[in-house]
Amino acid sequence: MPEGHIIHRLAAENHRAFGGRPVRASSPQGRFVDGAKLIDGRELAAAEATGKHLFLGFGEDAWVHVHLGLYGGFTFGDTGDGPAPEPVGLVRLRLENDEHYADLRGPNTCALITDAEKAAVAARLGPDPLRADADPDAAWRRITGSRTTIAALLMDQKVLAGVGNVYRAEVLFRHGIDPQLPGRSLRRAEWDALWADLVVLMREGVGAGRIDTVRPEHTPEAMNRPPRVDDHGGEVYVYRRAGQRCLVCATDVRTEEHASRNLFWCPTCQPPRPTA
DNA sequence: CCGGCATGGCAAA
DNA sequence: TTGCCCTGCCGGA
Repeated sequence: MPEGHIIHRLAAENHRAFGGRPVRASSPQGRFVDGAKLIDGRELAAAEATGKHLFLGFGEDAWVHVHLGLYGGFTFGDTGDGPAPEPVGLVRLRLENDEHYADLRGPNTCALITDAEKAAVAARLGPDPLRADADPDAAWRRITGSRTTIAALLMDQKVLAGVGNVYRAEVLFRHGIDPQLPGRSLRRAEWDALWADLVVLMREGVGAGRIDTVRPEHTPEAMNRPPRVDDHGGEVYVYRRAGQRCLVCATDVRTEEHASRNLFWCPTCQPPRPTA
């Protein structure tokens, strides 16, 4: 479910629900019993996101490091009217106070770590467009000169943190860039524009809780077409629209597996160009 | 009921 | 590059 915008949103949501007061922690599924026991009754002191990594701080050099992977997710609910409901399915971690509860299921990572380990995780990540301290030049240095495709580079969390398959496809479409273009053929001005756009798009995604990338002039209302309903919930140009018409030029959107992920693009709006 | 699929990432070869 | 992990959902038998 999650690209970086969701993780940042979850940091805020956890902080809102549990910040600054003691929280009960448990692992109904039984796979995080020791960690839950250790933080049980402690106060949630901080909730931070870097890229797709979520860190819940419980003081005393103790962080819960969460990475949702492909299918992980949080469910929030209220306990104001009574006890939290019995966990449904496999709940790795439940957090709970007298007002709220949150269930974490299916994470790739859910582990108790130290300050130093948290810093090490952040250190292996590229700049996150959602963080004020991000340095886009660090990403540019890895892109320029690279023979790897720009599509693969955008998904590489060491290059750029928080961008996933949807933002990757959409930002390349919005800038008319062929996904197969090698990083070394990307122009500096193109990178600057891509980064600036990611900052805007992802920030909007945090607020909306979904990914919308379609410009006003191409929206369903403006184009006289039905709005698109899909798992990720937003209006997009190419992501998972293979075989459908491009919203701008009506060419069939193409898809291809690229580094074991599905890539989507419009061959007309994102034409190949000579690569030096 | 089962198989396939998904907005991810790791280790191993 | 491949295989594997994590879970829920949906479509076809």
